[in-house]
Amino acid sequence: MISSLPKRISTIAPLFQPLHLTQFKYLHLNNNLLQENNTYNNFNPESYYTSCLSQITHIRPLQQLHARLLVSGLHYNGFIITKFLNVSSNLGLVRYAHEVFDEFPDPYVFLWNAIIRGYSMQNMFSEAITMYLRMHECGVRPDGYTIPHVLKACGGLPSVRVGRAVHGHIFRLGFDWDVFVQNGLVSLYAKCSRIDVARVVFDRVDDRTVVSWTSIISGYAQNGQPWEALKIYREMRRLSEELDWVTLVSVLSAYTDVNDLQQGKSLHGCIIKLGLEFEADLRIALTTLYAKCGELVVAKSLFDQMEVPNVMLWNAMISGFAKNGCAEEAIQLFWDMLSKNIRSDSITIRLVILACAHAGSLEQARCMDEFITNSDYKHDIYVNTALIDMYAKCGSIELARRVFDRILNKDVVAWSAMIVGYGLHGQGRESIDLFQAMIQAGVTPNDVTFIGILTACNHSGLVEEGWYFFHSMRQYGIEPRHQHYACLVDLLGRAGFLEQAYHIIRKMPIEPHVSVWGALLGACKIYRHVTLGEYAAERLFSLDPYNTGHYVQLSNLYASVRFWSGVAKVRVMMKERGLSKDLGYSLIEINGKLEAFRMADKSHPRSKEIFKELEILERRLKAAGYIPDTESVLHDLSHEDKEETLCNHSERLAIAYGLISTSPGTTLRITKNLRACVNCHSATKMISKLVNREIVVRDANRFHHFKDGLCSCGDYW
DNA sequence: ATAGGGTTAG
Repeated sequence: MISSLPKRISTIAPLFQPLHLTQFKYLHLNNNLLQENNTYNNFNPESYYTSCLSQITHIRPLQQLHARLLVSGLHYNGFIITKFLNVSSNLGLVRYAHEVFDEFPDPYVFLWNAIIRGYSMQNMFSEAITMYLRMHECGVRPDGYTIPHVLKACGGLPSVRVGRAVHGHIFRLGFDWDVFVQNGLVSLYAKCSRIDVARVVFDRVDDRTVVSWTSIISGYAQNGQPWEALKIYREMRRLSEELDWVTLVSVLSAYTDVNDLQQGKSLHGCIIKLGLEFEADLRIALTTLYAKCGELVVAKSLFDQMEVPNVMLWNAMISGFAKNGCAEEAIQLFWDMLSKNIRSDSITIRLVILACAHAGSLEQARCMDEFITNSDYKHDIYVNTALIDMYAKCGSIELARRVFDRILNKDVVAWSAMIVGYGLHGQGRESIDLFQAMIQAGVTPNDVTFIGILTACNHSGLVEEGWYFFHSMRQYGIEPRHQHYACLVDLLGRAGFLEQAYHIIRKMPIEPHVSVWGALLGACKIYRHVTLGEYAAERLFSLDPYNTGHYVQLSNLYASVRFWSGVAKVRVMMKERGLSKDLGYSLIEINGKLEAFRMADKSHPRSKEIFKELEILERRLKAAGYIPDTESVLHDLSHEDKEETLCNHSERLAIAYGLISTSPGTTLRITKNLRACVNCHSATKMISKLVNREIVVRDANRFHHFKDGLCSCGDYW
């Protein structure tokens, strides 16, 4: 019917602009729609137009129909216009809907509901609230249908304030018994991080529906309490409550958060049995679960089975690759997306930047930066902040700074990213200066800023400064968390104040976590403090029994005081628990390509040349007076396996390869999966001077810039 | 005669 309209109507209607009454005459003179309508017997315009409207999927027919309403005078028909507003909002044309709404004289509650719903659905929350307030001003009383939309809009606002006010209206209007309103309140408080209040509301709901249950489950899942979410889910099952696929999405997300692949898999089975496996959103949740738990092959097969392109699914897959050591795959997936013309969003972009940060290739990082500079995300603060982190992690603090400087309205996250970046590169002073500049700029630091500044002090050995910053946290209303304590313990411990560090741990108002004891153990290793180290290790083994790193640290501590039976004891413990130490490797980027080396690796096509270069280096090092510390290293499990010589650690192979494949003076950029070993560190310092090269090494923890025989870490890492 | 609530990627 719509398509049989005379062409000229559609040429009158400008795209995205509603027709106005001023155009009415012109339309009237130029069409014969009324005649067309009159051919129906007992023509009922309301059912006719609602039926037309429900079939509309594009703006053009919507405008045509609008024109017909204007000509026929039906734009004063509240019933039809309500339907019209709903359909245009569903198509994302809520501004158009608003203009049509404004043309309607004295709108009554149905029309108000439609426009508020439109804004709320399109996530235009403040507009929705504005309309709600205007509705009050116009003296129109909201009904039970108004409130849920308003509550949804309140949940999207940064503060719970408006939501509370609406909660007040609810009582006054007497809608507090309405289960739709109650459900809306549960998700409102959950979204505003007031899960405790959400729970109180939920507990008072008499006739809970599946939506009530889903709201509270997802509320706990969103508020970092997946265990509680799962507890309620079990309760729901116990009561044989009905559940649907939306509930399962939240439950899967809770399993993902607690890394429970077992339960997740079993739920996957249920989903198949229920015939819900083709539900797109469930597929996204399942892909996320498998990807997060490292089952990338399963995740990829779920991903591949979906034919309809879906940004969220792509993001879930890219995220899975990026965070599970498959950065290259993540980046590749993004290029696939571009070549297939699949719409990406700012989350995709941020994930790909994250992947670049993990990959560590400066060339790739530059490429991504260029892509963004030529895209709509050029001024996106989140994207630019991710770029700062990326450049810092890819070894170029200068390029990170350049991105930082081009951000106009820097928020606390952008400042923090740069502060963390300086810390990563051991530039503690720059980090502190930037922190002060941030305060000057009137930006309030948050807990992450302090982690950054404390890490920076740590990496630069700025004990007093770190101590000062730690104690200034409360001044900004920030309660120190585990990581802050871990930084402080690390800071004191590395500087040799072991007893003080231990004292801090004992006085902590929160239960010390793995990171805190880990910091203490690390310090004990440096200062060969066996008893305290053993104590810290004990705590660590009970808190985190399958982390290889702790065993290695303890073994190193024993080795450093030549307590060989202790070393053997740790080895037995590891064997009993089925643990083996991580193999070391180094990556070097040559001509934009990353190449990997393992210890004593002879698999490289240019292996012969590499080992020849290594020999030359070794001779030059000896001539320059370099004496490796053999004994401790031979038993040092944290680094790479012992060999008869020390010069074939993966890091050295990478350096040798770098030297023979780049022109003199080129900076070498190396990424290691473990921390720098003492011997390689001092050797690399000398090499940088001997061959007159800058060598940038990213270890598991931080960056080392070797230049002229010195390292930016000041031998403090 | 019209219409309402919950979810996933970060």
